[in-house]
Amino acid sequence: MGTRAVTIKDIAREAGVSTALVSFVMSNYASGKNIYRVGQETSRRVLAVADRLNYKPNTSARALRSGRTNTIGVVLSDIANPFFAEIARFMEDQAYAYNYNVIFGSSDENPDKFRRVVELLLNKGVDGLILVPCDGADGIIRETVGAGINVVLLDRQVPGLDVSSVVLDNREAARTITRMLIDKGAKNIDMVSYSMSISNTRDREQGYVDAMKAAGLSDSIHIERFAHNEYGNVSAYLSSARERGVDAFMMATNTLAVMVISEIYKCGLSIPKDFKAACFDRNPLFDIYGSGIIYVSQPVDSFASKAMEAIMAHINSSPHKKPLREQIVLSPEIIE
Amino acid sequence: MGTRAVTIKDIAREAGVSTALVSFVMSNYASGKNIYRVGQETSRRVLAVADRLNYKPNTSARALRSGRTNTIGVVLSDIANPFFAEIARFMEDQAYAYNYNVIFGSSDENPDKFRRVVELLLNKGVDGLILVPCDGADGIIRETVGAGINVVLLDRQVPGLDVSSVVLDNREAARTITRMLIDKGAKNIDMVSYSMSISNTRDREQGYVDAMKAAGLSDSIHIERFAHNEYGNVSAYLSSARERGVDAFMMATNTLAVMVISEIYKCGLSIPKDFKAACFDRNPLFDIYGSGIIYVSQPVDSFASKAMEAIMAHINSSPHKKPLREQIVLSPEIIE
DNA sequence: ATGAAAGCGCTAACAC
DNA sequence: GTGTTAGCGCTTTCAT
Repeated sequence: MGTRAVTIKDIAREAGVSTALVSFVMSNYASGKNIYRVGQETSRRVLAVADRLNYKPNTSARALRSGRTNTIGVVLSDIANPFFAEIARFMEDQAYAYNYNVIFGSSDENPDKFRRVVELLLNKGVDGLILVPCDGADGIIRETVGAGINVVLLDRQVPGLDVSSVVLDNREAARTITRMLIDKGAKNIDMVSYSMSISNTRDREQGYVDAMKAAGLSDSIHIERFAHNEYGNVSAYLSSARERGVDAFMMATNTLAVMVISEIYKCGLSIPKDFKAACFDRNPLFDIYGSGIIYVSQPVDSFASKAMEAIMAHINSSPHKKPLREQIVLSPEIIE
Repeated sequence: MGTRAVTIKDIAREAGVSTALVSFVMSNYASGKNIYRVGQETSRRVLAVADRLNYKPNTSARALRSGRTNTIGVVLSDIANPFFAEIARFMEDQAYAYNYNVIFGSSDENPDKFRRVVELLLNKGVDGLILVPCDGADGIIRETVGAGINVVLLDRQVPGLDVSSVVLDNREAARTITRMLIDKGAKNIDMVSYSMSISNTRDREQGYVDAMKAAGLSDSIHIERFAHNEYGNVSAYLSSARERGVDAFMMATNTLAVMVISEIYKCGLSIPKDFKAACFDRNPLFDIYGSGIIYVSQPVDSFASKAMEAIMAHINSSPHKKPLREQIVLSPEIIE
């Protein structure tokens, strides 16, 4: 808009060289490697002119010609969810450091929307995809990987699918915090989880079961599963839990934790007086009760940087070599 | 990647027409208006072939040629902030409805970063920008608007700059909740705010002052201002407030509210027993105290849809006409 | 060390 | 109603 943008043609004319030369100088300059054709003197001159004219390369033209957009697409569950919002934030900066950009999309845990978003991003010509798989997204992910697209899975895995991924050691984390509840004297611990089938919640449930079994509490294992975004019957659930003599809750996600804890306080009960509690992810809410809630602090920054690193490795690996696959498992930090 | 993508050339060959024809059919089809050249029969045939070949238009080529990217850039304060994350989420969907995409960037309330992000988005060739101005961003915004870029301001305004904007009636909202605190018997209300100079916090402070003056409480007006992301001395502040006999807090943002409330509870005090409180934006935390906190619920969805609507109006307005300017002021909803 | 030239896939004048 | 054509700005092969 406004006045016509400056192109390499303008620079070429102004500097008395060919457009090809300018192009070379620019890309070498960007990639930091000065090794390549072009004499010192000319290079300097071109750069000076570009700077003076305030040259900004045209992304579309570059993308069209080179087939690369320097953009990676990220499909999250829901960018309004604090956990993912934070990841998004770190990714933004990470990408910038690689001279890349990120475009986000939310699947809303809906496989149809997931597919739509992936296709949208692919149309945009992203160089790679970082995906948080939702329940039912196996098909589209498989297709995408099959089509040779660079894919890195985040936060969750797809069983039976050989793709790079960055996940937390969810089972271990869940086992640890459940164990801690037990050590604090809890005997009748309920786990609150989701009914959807995604690897991380499944692993967390498994960890809970591990810990309960190991402590000889197999009989009081109880996993209550809620549908995503449908927490209508929490109060009914809490009543039933009280009847069953539950003395602690282990919640698979922060959202679930907030939901259950709210309900507990609504009933005039409190933590840790009436119930012990453990969950995943920090919440500002926990500051207020100086005590009682054990939580798993996920290394959000590592999630972002490792995923970014992985997708970059994919993009820069020779397309002839067997595509690389790496499983990165991050360690949780437990906060009491 | 993978196999070569299908182009309009392929379709043209297959359907026995020219590439131009295909291009027309595609764009008309996309824009919904069938009025334009092209016969029914041919159109149908082309569409059929495109569908069979699973044609996906190349965004870069289209953008390069047409100069439009069907992408709008959004610069938020911080996408990890729940208020903005939610707006981002709504915008995503809104944009999709217009057949547009959004790319986000966070300024982190830093004018240098703001400028960098704006330039990045402009380089990407966005058709318009929705901006949440941060303190010190006036210059770059002025330049951008001056360059003829479509800009809509969100959540905050830039004094003296004639640009379209979508904001809340912050002053009125602040006045109302302050008044409510007074009605509940508070006499010594502190306002907790930010030291940075952005229109919405300034307006909220003004509303607080309005209400205090109107109630004859001018003498106890006290605005405590924190630097963004520097809440080190909250506990010192709380002590001083107690010494001054403060009986209620009015907080300019949710972040500030969480911070102050946490501190209150850490001191063994509580709301509404020891202090009354009011703030902006909802927080899951408030569910837990069934009472006491008055807050302004901002219509996040309207923010998103109105801003989107406005930027679309800009984009689609003839470039010859005087650029349109509209100030949209949304009404708050007060929740007790 | 440098330049010429051929497009990438698409759109929009301009013919017919 | 349909086709021809000339690029958009850039990268990259091939000459020189």
